[in-house]
Amino acid sequence: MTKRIIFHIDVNNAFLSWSAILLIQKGYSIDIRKIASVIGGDETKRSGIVLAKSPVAKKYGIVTAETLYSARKKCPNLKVFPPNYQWYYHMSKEFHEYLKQYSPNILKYSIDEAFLDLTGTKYIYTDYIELAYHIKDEIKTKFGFTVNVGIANNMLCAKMASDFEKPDKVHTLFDEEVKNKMWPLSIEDLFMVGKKTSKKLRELDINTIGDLANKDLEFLTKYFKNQAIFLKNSANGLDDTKVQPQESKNQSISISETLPKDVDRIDELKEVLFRQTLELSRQLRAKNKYCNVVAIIFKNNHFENYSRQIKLENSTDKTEIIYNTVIDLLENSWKKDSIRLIGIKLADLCNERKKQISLFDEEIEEKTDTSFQKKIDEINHKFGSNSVVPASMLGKRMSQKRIKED
DNA sequence: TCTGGGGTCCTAGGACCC
DNA sequence: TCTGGGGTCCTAGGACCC
Repeated sequence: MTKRIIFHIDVNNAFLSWSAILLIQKGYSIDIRKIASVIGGDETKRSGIVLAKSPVAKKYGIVTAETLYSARKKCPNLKVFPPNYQWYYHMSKEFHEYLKQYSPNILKYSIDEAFLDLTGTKYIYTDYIELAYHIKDEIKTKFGFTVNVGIANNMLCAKMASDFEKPDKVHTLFDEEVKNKMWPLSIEDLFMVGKKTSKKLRELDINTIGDLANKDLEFLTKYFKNQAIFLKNSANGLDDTKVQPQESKNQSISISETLPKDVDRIDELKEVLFRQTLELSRQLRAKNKYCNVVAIIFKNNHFENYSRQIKLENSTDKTEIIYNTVIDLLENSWKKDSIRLIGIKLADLCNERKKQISLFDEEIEEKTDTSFQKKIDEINHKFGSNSVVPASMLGKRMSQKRIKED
């Protein structure tokens, strides 16, 4: 059996690099990639964390997702820039579009990462390492940002390889190189080994990827159950995941927000959920999908998360049905605690409206069909607001407002 | 001036059926 | 008297990723 050839292409410090390009385009004289800088959230909106860091900031020990407060303590003259998601989506699209020319077997893995399957192209590309350098350098000259390219015989190793020395590098991690290049790395470097798993592994005196690779499966199973096989395979560089668009069954979309202040009034929570439902159901219709499951998500002021979900009898894309379900969930699950973050998730998405067949129920005529609702979406999109909402919902919303004003 | 937002996948336990 | 398991569906929560 011939070995596969997989590339993993990873944008270096994506948000920071992309912001740097935009700033330079706008005439900003400094390249923020060259100074101690981060892209950070908004502290006044209680989202003050590091989203991306420059190499200089990294040298100060600043890590992604830490608070800006703590980052500034490590580096007092740190420059903080806000994220520009619209620009990031634009750059991401350019990046992925560019890569498509090399293989139709491409997986957009995240906003700034992609896998390419180049298996069976050896008559087109005679030298894969040369090709990787070509891709890396062309992206740099064409778009102005750098990438790392990992080359391997499977997705896991390609991903591990692109994570070796950064930035602007090409690395290989072919099957026969796993022992030399991957086994010496510490266990935290293995993909899918996070904080909890690495702590458990360290307690068992498993400190490097090699330690894990050579551990007895029976021993590992005692502590990690079914996860053991996955861990041992990963440490041995074994992975047979296909580079395919993930047509997974459990697709979901969600929306959530940290509130400006902790909220313990139900009418205020409803007001937020109302806005979120309008936005998320619009997203659902834009994808031409229907949802089977509606969930509500809470984080309270003690940072405890909880959620409640319900499976609908029939899949839907209707704002009103979703909103009514969300409000039911709220009333039945909110613990009357102080809420820091609230959100909605629509899960078990499908392509067709499934209707449960009942012998007794009469067919209920839908009041508004999807095409009508989509017209409303268009109007709202055009005027950049929720100018048009279902009358019945408006009624609910107004009554909530009245309660608040009373 | 503490601690984002959007995802996927897995597990455990309860209900229910045979 | 006593006490099965297998299978499926559903929900809650956790680990991990970028």
